[in-house]
Amino acid sequence: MPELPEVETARRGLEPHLTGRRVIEVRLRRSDLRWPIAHEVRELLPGQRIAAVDRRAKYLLLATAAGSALVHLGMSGALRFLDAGLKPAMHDHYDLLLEDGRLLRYSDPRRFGCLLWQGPGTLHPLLRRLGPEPLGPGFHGDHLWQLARGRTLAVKAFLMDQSIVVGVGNIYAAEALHAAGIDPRRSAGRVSRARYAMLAATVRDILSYAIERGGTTLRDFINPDGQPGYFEQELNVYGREGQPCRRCNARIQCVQLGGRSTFYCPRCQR
DNA sequence: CGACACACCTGGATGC
DNA sequence: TGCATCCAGGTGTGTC
Repeated sequence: MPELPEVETARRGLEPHLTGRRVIEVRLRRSDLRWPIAHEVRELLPGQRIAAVDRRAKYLLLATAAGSALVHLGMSGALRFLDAGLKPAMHDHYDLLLEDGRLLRYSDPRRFGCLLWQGPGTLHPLLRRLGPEPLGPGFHGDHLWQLARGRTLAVKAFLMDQSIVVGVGNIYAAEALHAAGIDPRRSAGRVSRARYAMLAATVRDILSYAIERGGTTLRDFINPDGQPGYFEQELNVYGREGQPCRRCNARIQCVQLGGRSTFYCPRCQR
């Protein structure tokens, strides 16, 4: 469910409440998320002070002296701050109790998320093959263009490959390609260097703006303070099949690409 | 290595 | 109202 703007929104919501706070207890109700919850979370996290709340790609990292808890929200995961003592509901899989009497509660109906552990000075295997952050200095048009040489897969699938660039999921890939005027079905290797420069810029701009707006709430995304995001009001193609393109008035189309619904404008995306 | 299908899981919307 | 079907923001794994 969450792409980079939603995870970053979650991070910003967590940061002021978690930084410098001690975790006094970890309560696990069910451990069978995408992978079993790492035993270190139960064994090492209690008693630790959270030094920082970081994000890498779509992972949140709660950093402590003993290591970092690594949280992925999957498709339907959400973290919320609640008063300790509030009864958990069916899909509330774990709580971190904090020294200030509140708790951080993780809810995830589909259980595609995970809670893993990264030892001090190590890099978790899941973080090893990730591409650059789209809002960082290592991401630019020539990076995309270089990696796309000879690739035949659709440029949209290429853009969603987390080893190319992280954080771009199904919504923002469609939006960025529309803003750049690129047909999502075009082979990655057949997009020009100049158009990759445009695409890198639209990815950066759209992700930044979506973060400003608090992310996109389609169904159930909420930030840790319980607020929804407002970017869905700005979507130009995602979920708009049959509606007029805001730029050229042609009807937005939907096709399947790499197994994902892909929205685009057949007139202004080439 | 690259491309692709499939898997994981639940709930909500839709259609009959 | 009930039930079947399809779809959903992610991503690792297996196969060719």
